[in-house]
Amino acid sequence: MGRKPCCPKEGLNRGAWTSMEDDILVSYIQKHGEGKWGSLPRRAGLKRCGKSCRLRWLNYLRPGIKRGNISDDEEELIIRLHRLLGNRWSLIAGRLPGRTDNEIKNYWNTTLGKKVLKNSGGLKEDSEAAGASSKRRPFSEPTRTVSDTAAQAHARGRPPEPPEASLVRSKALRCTRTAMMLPVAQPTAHARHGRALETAAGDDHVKAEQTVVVVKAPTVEVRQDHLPEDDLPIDIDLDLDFDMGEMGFLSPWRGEVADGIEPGGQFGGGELDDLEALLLGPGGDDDVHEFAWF
DNA sequence: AAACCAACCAACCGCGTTCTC
DNA sequence: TGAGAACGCGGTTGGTTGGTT
Repeated sequence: MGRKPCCPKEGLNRGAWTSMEDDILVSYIQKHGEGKWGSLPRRAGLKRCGKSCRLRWLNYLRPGIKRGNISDDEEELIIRLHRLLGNRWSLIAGRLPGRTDNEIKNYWNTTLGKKVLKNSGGLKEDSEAAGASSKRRPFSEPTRTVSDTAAQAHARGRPPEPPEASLVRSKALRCTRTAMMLPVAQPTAHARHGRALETAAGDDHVKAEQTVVVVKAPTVEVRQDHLPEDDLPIDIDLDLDFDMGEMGFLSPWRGEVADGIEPGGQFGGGELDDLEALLLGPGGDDDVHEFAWF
């Protein structure tokens, strides 16, 4: 028993879209709006799968789409966001107006991924990196959860090591707590909360006491006990995304990390145990699905 | 000029999540 | 509350293009 196809394949056009099909789709959506993709092809008179219509609209026909010519600034932003978010192409695309997840994914897999690997010394030779069996290996890396890391470490009988990348996350089922280590010497200012946080966290509160930011939906605590009292409130430029029950941090301190602090390098030994205890709480880790590391 | 190869990218596919009844 | 439909996402495929031999 295989999965039921989203629509019957017989009698449907496949492959590249013709300009006539594009015209039909655009004029239909302009008249009736987006949505109801399943029945759209029939209603619009297109011999296409609904999914295909949606993809075509979102990636190419939608107004405001930018194509090609990815600027240096955009490139840098993609790299930074990818470091933070991993292969979360739609989230990354959400921070690049006019760019689509598909374009960014393709750009990463064909261009940026190599560039990043090369710069980090991970790419010795192109041919070597490409591998003998796979001509075109995407540069997307599988994501790991901290739970995975912790579980492996637990099995080894020692605390998990800091992740290699600055962020380890999975496709979250539900995120109730997220932690990040604050560089000790943070400048002063304010905490900014995105719309989604307000939605999810309603009457959240922010206070400063120590160097760990712990987010427990629906509350937010910012602790910073290494700063003198008059340096508060601390400056955290956070975008908090609650998307389908998950949460992520974007652009902390505009991507800057204090001197001497390596991303992901703050955790280790007892410090990590403390953090785990802080995160997991007395209730254990049943409801913890992802952490963000910086 | 032809054959080959690598890169690019549009489109497809399957899965997980959310919505609706 | 459960089932099925709809939607959205990320991974993969395959056609096209441009460069090299």
